[in-house]
Amino acid sequence: MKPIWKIAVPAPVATCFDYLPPDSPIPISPRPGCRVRVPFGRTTRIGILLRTDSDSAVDPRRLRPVLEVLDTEPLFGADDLRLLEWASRYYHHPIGEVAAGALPTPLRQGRAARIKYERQLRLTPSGREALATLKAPRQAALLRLLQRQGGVVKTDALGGLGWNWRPVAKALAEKGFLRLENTGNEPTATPSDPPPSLNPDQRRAVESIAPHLERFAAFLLEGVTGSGKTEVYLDLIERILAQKRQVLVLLPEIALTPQLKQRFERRLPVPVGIYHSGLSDGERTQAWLKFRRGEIPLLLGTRSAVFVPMARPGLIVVDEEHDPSFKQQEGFRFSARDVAVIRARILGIPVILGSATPSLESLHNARSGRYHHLRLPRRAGNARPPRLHLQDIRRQKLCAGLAPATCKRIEATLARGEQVLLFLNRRGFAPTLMCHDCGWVADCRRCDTRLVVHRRDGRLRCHHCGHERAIPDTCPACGSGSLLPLGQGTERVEAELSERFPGARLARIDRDVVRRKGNLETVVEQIHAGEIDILLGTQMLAKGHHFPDVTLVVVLDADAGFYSVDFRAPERMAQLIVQVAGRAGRADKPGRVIIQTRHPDHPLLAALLGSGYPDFAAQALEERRQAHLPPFSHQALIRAEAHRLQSPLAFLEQVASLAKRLDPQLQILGPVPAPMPKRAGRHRAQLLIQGDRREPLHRLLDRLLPRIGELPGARVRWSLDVDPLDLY
DNA sequence: AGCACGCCGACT
DNA sequence: GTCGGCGTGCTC
Repeated sequence: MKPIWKIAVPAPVATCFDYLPPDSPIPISPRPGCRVRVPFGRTTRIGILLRTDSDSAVDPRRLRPVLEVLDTEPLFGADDLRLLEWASRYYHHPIGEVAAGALPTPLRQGRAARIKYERQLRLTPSGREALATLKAPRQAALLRLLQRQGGVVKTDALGGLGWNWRPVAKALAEKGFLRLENTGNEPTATPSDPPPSLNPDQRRAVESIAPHLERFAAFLLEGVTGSGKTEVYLDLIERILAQKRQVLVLLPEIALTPQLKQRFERRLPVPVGIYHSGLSDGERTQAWLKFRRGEIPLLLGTRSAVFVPMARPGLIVVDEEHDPSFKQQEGFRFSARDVAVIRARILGIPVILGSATPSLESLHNARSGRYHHLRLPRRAGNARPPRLHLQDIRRQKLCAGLAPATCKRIEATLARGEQVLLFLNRRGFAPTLMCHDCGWVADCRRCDTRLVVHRRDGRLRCHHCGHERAIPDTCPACGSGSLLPLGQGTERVEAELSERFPGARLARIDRDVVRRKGNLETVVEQIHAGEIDILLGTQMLAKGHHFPDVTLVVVLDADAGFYSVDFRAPERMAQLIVQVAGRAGRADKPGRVIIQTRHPDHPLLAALLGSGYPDFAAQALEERRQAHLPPFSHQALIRAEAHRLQSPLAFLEQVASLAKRLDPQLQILGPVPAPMPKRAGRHRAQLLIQGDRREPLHRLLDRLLPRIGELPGARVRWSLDVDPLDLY
């Protein structure tokens, strides 16, 4: 009886596929984790061999043989395969697509998994001595070139010699005058920056983690802005590297990688690898293969890096763990932060989650004892934190979104020659367009959202699905010419600010401006050069750059965050306020932060002003406890797509009542219409289910999803946004 | 998903 | 007749 090969084939089908071994005169011993080429329908695809089995649930006559085994060495080890299978189950996403998503494109397409080494010639001490006496002209020339270049030359650079250097180098190598070697393996220069001595908080954090380096443990490192989290990482990374083990560091954004890479390279005795979607296919593949083989000791990457195999796993660090970018928002919807924790557990290594403003779910996990909670409550040096103030804007006449008292503060700040930063997390001109005569509102046809007015472009845009159209001259419902843009976006505030502060030099930073001008850096340079007085922008201001001459920060509309239907909005707003505040001012001159609100008594705002984010988070968790809500929400997003037989909304009503019967405690939001798609006549709707801890939501989903298929009516395709579940 | 099949109404 | 839009089923 032939064994059955269980193969993860990229297809939107939940399970793996069964195949017969390849037709081959010599039996091929199957190694799980290798890529295979298989026939699939009328084409062929690249899959990953998961395991072999003695039988198959599929009719044996339908089984087809594997065409080819592409790898001699598996690309994924047993632990990697366990992680992929866990992620597939947990996020309810097809294993074949999960596995394919863990590979860089060329490997996914079946290209050879070969490391390309850059080679170089290195002059040896005896070669240096031989320089004076060597007769052979070309050999002497090559040695002189090496000496001129400081003893090392990359072989790529030798093409310009005009003669074939290879036999010459070979002859010299045989005499021991030079070495031909791979780059990257040369002894690295000693790090240029000496490690600073750690302050007591940092030392305490390091000493709490250091005894746990040999096995799984999760640490939440909560360090206020400027408290020196990176030094804690560096100290621990050095210890792991000294044991010849590898470290994976995850960051939320590509833009943050260059500066951290530099900082690591100045401090650590090893080269630092990079893995993110901004690299070319070739660079990505080489980084993937070298980390997998253990040739790169430290890999810095964005969320896709969480699946890169490691040869000698030592430590995983997730920096800015609260950042929503760790969550992939389309296709395979995984959270790299959560996958990192599970991966660390599978590998038996520690994982550190670091943030100045941790997510509520991580804080909850810390409180319940799943994570060790470490705090860096003080800024390094004598730096003082920014001071937060509330500005009640009830019954105030606003100008450019600002209360009169706020305007006075701005004028005083400008008069001192200092800079002002205005934070409004809403781009466009106005979030709503309404008819003054009949109340018609410009809605997105595909989503359950308002279209945003972009006046400069004369367009209405949906910020959810990207749908756009021209701003109408007259009301489509009643023909009236009185269409009013309601509310304020950055585009409108910018225009009003230039009237209110005619002498001030104004800059706006949001996705619309940055896309058009193409360059955020130009504006940032202008700010640093003191060429800007008022900086207005969205959350783009919250990351990366520091503005030392900004002494006043204004949050125009905190209520948008604290009174949103999105249960995560207050947390997100609090994080952004803290981040933006942290971008302003200097150690000796901290920024002043004015938060405009119509609800100055809001307990969450009061907590944030009290002693900052930790109080806010404690209050938010307490509120959820009192409201008998789960400490953090478990969400499943089910999308149905249906044709004419039945509307997707009606279908999801049935799914909702089915779910409700399976667990009466569930909160079910929706169904609501959702964005959709290429083919006309199709519609989509989505259903949001919030579970609670008594039954982890994914276990409910395991029972619910098969039953969706039994419901009468339209065909349904569902996808899930599982967010974030009970981890272990 | 992406593709082929097959059903039906609308045309040269 | 047959073209093509769209519902449906299948991929080991």
